[in-house]
Amino acid sequence: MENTEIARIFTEIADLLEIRGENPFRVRSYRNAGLIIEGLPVSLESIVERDESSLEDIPGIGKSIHEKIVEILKTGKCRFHQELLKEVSPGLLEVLKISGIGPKKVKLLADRLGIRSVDDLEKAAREHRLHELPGMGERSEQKILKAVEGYKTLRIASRRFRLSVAYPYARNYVEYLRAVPGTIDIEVAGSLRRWKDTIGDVDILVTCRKGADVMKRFIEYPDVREVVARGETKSTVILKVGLQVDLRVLDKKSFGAALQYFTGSKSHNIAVRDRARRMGLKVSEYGVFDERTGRRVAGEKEEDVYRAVGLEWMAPELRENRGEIEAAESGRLPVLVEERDIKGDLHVHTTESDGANTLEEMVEAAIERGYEYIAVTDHSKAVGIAHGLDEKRLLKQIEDIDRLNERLKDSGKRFRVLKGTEVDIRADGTLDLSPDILKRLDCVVAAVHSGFNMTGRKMTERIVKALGTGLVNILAHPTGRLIGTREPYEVDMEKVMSAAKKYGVFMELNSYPERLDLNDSYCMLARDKGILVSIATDSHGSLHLDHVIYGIHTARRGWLEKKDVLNTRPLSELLKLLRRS
DNA sequence: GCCGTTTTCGGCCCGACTGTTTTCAGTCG
Repeated sequence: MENTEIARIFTEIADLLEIRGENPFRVRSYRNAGLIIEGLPVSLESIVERDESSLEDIPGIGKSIHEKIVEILKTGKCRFHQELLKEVSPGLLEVLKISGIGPKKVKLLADRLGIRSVDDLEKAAREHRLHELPGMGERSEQKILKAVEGYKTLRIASRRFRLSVAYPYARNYVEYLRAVPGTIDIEVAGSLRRWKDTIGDVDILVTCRKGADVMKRFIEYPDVREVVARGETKSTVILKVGLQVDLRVLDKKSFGAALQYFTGSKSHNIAVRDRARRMGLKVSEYGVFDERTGRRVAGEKEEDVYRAVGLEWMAPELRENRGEIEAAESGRLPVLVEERDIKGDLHVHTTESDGANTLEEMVEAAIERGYEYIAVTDHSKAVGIAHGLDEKRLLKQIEDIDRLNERLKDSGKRFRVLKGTEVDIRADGTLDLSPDILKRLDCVVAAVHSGFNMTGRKMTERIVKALGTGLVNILAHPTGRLIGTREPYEVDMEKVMSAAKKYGVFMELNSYPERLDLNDSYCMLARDKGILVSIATDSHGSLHLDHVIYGIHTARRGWLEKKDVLNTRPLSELLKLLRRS
């Protein structure tokens, strides 16, 4: 069973317990367990297989949750969860998702009005039966009705925005606010600053001589569809595209603390605050304070906040409570890969298959970026829709590239075009081009493009078989996910990576914004197994080369350093690494 | 339910905004 499925059960247990009015800390334990499991780089199944007792080495997983994990893996379900579901109607879990309704109101609605589902709730609101309840009035009723509508539309669309979608909206908003007279500091915080692959909302922080001015201008932004909340220090709007944006106005002396706090992640912050508490300090978005005297000890700079609690400053991408606090404490933080470390791109297309630019144009764009090399990896013939190349056309491209390299050399440019392909891995695990021609290439990228619905076991065998041919250099977009559109196919990534290690195959981190595949957790797994990662763009046009930043930041989220990344190597070293037996 | 630089018991992150309240509970991040 997949980790996400197990995580979902624990999150549901948390929700159900909360509706039942249980001890909030018990609730938090389950919720926390869900989050931790979600973020694990290895499957629980494989952990339990190897050494069951090591489960309790994972912080946040104790005896009780350990037992439940084992139970779920053995039986496919959890009795405790099932019993709760009998007691609390499952439809109430959906009611809980309506914005503005928390566990207390869910319980109230269920107990007093017999509400069991979102539809029940909508009906009750339309019949004006809600405002009789304690703590609810006319306005609550209207608000709930609106929230139900919002929920129903959101259920169709995806609830989170892809990083690459949210990013430009945030940037434009920031530029707009920067123009307000008196604005001193302005930063985007939140999951966007951590470069998470999907973004729930955008947090913008400002310091300004006159806070009211920037707040006013914030809600007047032309793209705003709705003002959800408006206060002196905090306001929330929803943009026309549905993206929520929060603005916080701060004092200069609290800016660093606020930046730290609103960058998150939530579990990182909880860990930082917990640590501070044990040191007799209190951390809030206004600063770090001595608990006894109330004296402020830090706040203006983010670095100072971390230093006050005995930690080195760490890159936002690391702040997921995945060991960064321990690393920062002992000065063992990774030196993360940076954009300037990247020497070339090992996955690009041209007009020969489904790219928008010619070979020459792609090369020119790569040279302009300051790269030393690119690998031209057009599709192979199985991918008919992309006009994939057969052996004959590929031979012709090989000759073209040889000639182009000659010309580059003659003109004194230190740049090499690598001959490559993105060869399709067929359903039976064979490759879509003959071994003879694959051996003539510098860089063979292999990928799955069809038959996504096979079982995990078959998919794993399929990919392992392809890697075992000894003809492949890089496994491209290893899980096949399209964020918000297509789930990753079922595959045992541990086994795939073990095979990759055995056969000398590298893993790709596809930087295409819809993919970001490998994701951050799998980057960690690759690093742990000692497999170099190729941060490649899969460019289908010269402008796509810029997508590399999304890949780099995802790699940073996976703790990758320059040495963990294949295409930080200079050409000569790269060629050695790509040599196949 | 988890956890341990004060602890195997007794804590557990912290503050803003909203709506309904005359001092606060619920929700959210």
